[in-house]
Amino acid sequence: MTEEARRSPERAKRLPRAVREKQILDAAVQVFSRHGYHSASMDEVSEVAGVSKPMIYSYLGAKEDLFIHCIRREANRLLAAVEAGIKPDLAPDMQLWHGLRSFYAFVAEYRESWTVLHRQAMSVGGPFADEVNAMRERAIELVAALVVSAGARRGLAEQAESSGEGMAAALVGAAESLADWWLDHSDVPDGVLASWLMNLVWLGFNDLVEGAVWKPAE
Amino acid sequence: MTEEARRSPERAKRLPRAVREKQILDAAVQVFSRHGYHSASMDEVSEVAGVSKPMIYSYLGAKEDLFIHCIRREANRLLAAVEAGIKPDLAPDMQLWHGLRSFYAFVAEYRESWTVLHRQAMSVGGPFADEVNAMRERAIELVAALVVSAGARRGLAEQAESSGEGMAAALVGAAESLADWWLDHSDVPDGVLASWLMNLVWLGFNDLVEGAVWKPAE
DNA sequence: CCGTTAGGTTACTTGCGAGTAGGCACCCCG
DNA sequence: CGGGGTGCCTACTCGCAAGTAACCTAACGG
Repeated sequence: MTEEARRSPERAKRLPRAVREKQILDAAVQVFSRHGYHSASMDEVSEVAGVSKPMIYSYLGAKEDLFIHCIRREANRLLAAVEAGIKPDLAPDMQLWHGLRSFYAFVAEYRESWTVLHRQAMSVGGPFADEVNAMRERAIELVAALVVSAGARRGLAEQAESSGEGMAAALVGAAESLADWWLDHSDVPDGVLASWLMNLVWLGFNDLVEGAVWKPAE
Repeated sequence: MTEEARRSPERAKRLPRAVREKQILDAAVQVFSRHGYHSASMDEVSEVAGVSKPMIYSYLGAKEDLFIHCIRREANRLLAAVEAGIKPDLAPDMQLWHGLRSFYAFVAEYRESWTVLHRQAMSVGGPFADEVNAMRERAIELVAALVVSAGARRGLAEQAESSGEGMAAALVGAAESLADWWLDHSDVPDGVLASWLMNLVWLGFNDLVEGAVWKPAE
């Protein structure tokens, strides 16, 4: 009996397709992030989206398609956020610093996006993992380019290139895993994570135990 | 009609329970590592194990129990391997070095164990992730102790402790992710991975671009 | 004011896979 | 030579969730 909800119990209002698609994707990300691909049910997605199941099939296709859509959208968001944070004319360490800050800011704000990308998509083989790996490769390249250019600047191009990709992978992995660790230790503020990593990968333990500390240039 | 396989088409030979349990666990690790928890079917496990489904239920319980058994066995194997590689009376960097080598050696030899632990168990919430996290915590503590003790040795106990766990998490994460990356770039020999990481976390980019290189003492 | 289409739904079919009931066969021990 | 226990299997039940058929209705153009 309130004023609204007067016709049939609850039939969704008519909305343009683009809006519904967004709602559905949002719901899907949420559900997939909670249960993972296989345990997530289309029924739950439809419920959370506030829309009935056939709409999903009609707009975004089968479960697989839906999941791919999620991954792609979130991966692009994430990379866009990181790239937007980087100022290409700064010194290498400052670039890295800004990239990391953007990354953790993103994870903090879009926790579910991150969960879907990192925890869920990886565990389902096939096309999904490929999709995520493509994103990671882009991230690794970003970092590798940074390493190599920093090395080249001082005449170490060759050596930097040979191990550059591997190190970049390790660094990206460290960042990812720290983000993951963070999900279970949320009391640490997000700026701190980035500086831990900077201290770790820029200075290294050897310098750290000597009392050295990395800080962003003013 | 060869000599064997003479009675009914193919009925498994009678074997003691302990042996069958091992076979089943081996098969389960293999299947879970390929498909992940949810997609793996008990039928496939039973087929790979060369044993029929009810045996699994009777020996190792339901699917969940089976998976837990796998995780626990593999986690213990892994940690045992790493701990066995560490010589506690060496310098911190050498301890780390040996630990990393053991770790990558393990991953190389028991690829499927690693996949189950890292890629699969994490993505299924609840009791499984807890199990794996318990293992990771042990690993992190191992490393954190190393960091802290290295710091304490030079009077930096306080600072090392505050960030020690986070850094250890990052380092463990870097090692894990590099292992993961390795699964898709298997052409790199395993010793190299460990030295990349040593260079990264012990020296840091700042030293590396100056041309510094970390090498194991003699 | 009527047809057509795009937004939306209910209620079904279907297949797959977890888990089980009930029974056969081998071997040891008396 | 029996029993009985332990290893092992065939052949089912049954529930859940993916995907679909068939239908309803608001709105807009002519």
